[in-house]
Amino acid sequence: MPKSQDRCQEIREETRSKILKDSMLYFAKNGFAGTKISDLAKHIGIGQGTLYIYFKSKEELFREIFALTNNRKDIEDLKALMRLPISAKKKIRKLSSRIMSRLIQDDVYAAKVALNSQMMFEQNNFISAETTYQSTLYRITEKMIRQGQKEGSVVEGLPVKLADYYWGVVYLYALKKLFTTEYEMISDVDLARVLLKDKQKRD
Amino acid sequence: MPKSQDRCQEIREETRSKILKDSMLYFAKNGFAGTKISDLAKHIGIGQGTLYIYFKSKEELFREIFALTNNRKDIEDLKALMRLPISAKKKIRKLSSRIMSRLIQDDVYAAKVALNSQMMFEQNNFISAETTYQSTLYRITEKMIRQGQKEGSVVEGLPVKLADYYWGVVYLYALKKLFTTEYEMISDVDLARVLLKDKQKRD
Amino acid sequence: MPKSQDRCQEIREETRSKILKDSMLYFAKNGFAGTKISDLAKHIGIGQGTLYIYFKSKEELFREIFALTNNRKDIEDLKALMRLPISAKKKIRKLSSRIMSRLIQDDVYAAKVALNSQMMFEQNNFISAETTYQSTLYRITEKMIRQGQKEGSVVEGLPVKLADYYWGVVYLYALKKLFTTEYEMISDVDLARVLLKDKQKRD
Amino acid sequence: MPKSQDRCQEIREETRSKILKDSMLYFAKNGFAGTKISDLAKHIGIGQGTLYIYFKSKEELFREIFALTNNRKDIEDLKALMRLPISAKKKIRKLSSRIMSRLIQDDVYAAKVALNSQMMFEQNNFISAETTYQSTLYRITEKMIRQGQKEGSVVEGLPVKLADYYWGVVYLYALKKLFTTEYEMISDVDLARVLLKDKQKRD
DNA sequence: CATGAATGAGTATTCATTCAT
DNA sequence: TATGAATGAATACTCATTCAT
Repeated sequence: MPKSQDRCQEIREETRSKILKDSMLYFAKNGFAGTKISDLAKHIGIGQGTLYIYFKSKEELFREIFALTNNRKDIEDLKALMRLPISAKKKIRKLSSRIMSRLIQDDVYAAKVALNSQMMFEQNNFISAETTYQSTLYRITEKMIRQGQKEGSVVEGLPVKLADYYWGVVYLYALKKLFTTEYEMISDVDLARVLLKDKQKRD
Repeated sequence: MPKSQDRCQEIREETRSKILKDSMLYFAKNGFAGTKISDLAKHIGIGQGTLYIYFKSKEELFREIFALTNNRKDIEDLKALMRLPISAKKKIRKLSSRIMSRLIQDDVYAAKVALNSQMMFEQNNFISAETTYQSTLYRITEKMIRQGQKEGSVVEGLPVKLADYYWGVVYLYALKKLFTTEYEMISDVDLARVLLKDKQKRD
Repeated sequence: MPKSQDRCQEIREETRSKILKDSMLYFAKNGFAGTKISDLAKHIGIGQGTLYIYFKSKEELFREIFALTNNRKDIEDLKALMRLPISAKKKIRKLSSRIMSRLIQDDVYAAKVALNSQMMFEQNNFISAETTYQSTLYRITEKMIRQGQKEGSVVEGLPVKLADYYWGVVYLYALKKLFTTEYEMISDVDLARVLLKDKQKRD
Repeated sequence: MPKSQDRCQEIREETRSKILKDSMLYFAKNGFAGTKISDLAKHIGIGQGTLYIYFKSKEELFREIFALTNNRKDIEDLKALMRLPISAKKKIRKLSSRIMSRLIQDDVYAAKVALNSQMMFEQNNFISAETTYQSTLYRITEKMIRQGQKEGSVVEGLPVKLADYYWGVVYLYALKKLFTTEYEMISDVDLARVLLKDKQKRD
């Protein structure tokens, strides 16, 4: 019966998604080495063996999760933002606003950011360190920064340093969101200020 | 004839220190779960058994290392700085300058900062989460921020949020120093700007 | 589909029992320090890891085995025997006969006796030395001895000394059964003679 | 200087003896596997390294200790006793008396007996199980028993079984002496009774 | 000679992975 | 397909032995 076939496929897809989503948060919180399959399975609410039906190994599961963090859509969005015929200041404000609201509302987004950044800080032999995702993100951000510096709205400094700093702060608050129960989240204005000069009194 | 009592004590002290120092960097880089005793011992350049002469377990070693990151001296220095009869702006500049130069020169300092901050981000059952070190540091920093806000040199915002943000950035660059080979370190001026308003054109 | 809950429980119970039974003999023969988990697991015919699913540590396994040696049933049987309206001589003969036939037929009984007695001879910090089992057994035996002495069938001497001696001989032959391949087992009459006077020629 | 040479030799001999004596008790109490060199050295009151000046290994130390338990003199004494032109009953009484008084007074004797008997109960690959000492002792004892049976003073039964039983009881009380603080030692008459018939009322 | 710090082979314990049900 | 009991390779920890002082 084709319908049963489809239904089966559907269930599989659901389970797989659930595993990926729940594991992402778990890995983000505990790290690769700090995550035990037995604990992870319990946390997801499935048997240990079930994990191995969907993923060949702990490593492969982690790799797939990591691949998810490299969100093509994020890059497209950023590229689209860049192409808008508006000032860099506005772009930075828009970007910062988007980032902060997702960070606040969406645990999975925070986990993505955290995992992705942690890769740079990791002695992992099984994930190619320099991800094109990061570097693409950085490159576009640098471009935006250069535009802003020309327009006089962005602070002085090497664009690469500033881009690195900007995303570093985003990472920082992704961590805070994931790990600490009580903390003061910065506002989107605070984030934008990493790049934007303070308003001048008289101009 | 027995080895001289003093000499023995001396040797023990030296070995113990060496283990603590080298382990701190290793743990900071690899995390607790990510650190294998066999690798750690090799890294330090001692036998595995030697570790267990000085520390009862991997966990105890980690605990002792962590205790070292709570540097009384750092707090004293910050307190002394606070007491100086100078503007908050100058204090923040001095503090930022000190931090950045230590961060750049001293791997062990970077490791201390990183380990200490990581504790806030950790599901550790064996280290009492809320360390007084952090909170003391934060409290003094908040005081400095309030002074600066009164004097008009520090940006608006909840002092606790700003203190948290400031030390977050320090943590961020401790990580970068420890983990990434190529990166653009921010300057002490950049760090100070987390708190300080940009200079106004006309005033 | 999950394995049936009941079947799982059943399997666990079986494995657990098998481990306990086989370990008892092994520990009795080799002692605690002389038993390697790797050898023990091989002897039982399971993987090393399996042991740790059922018991937290080698020490806990040993503790549980030891608990098994304190057989409530043995004490009940002895108490019932005591209550019978027969002479002490008959009681002693019956008891000795029971003990010797179990000792000869049942390895596990020999192991129980050996382990239990060994505890008195052990510098164990993890098993509470003075077991009530021993003392209860002794107390009842002493009572039987006193009865026999009144009746004139039991040899002179402190009942506590005689009880200790009697069970000591049982221990001795439990050891012989467990360890030596060639030895001359004493008979139940020999055992009874520890307490009973030889038949008098004329009476 | 020859004198210094001698003195040196003397000191060596003393230390060696001390190690042997103290180790014998320690091994008797804890068994081979249960004895740690570090603990043993502390118990003797010397450095760990010192042990290895006098003995090549833990195993060799144990072997030497065990060799000491095979006391040629004991056998000579027993042989001499056998040759005396007295009844078996008297021989058995004399022997039992000697054994019990040594057992009570001399820890080292108790340790010797215990270690020697334990060898029969041990899965040791490094000490030749069937010691000629034991078997010589047994053979002479059997002869004595046969004499006694002829004379009518010794109980019925296989001489080998009775000899085994007799020395088993000696072993039992060596253990009690070594391990238990509170116990009722049997008397030499009790020990002799293992072999000797009770006095007949009328004869 | 005597010592005890250092070592690494040996032993206990954990955990990713497999597999019978 | 889903499960969790079983496994053994990997990892933590111990202890007999060595060696510089």
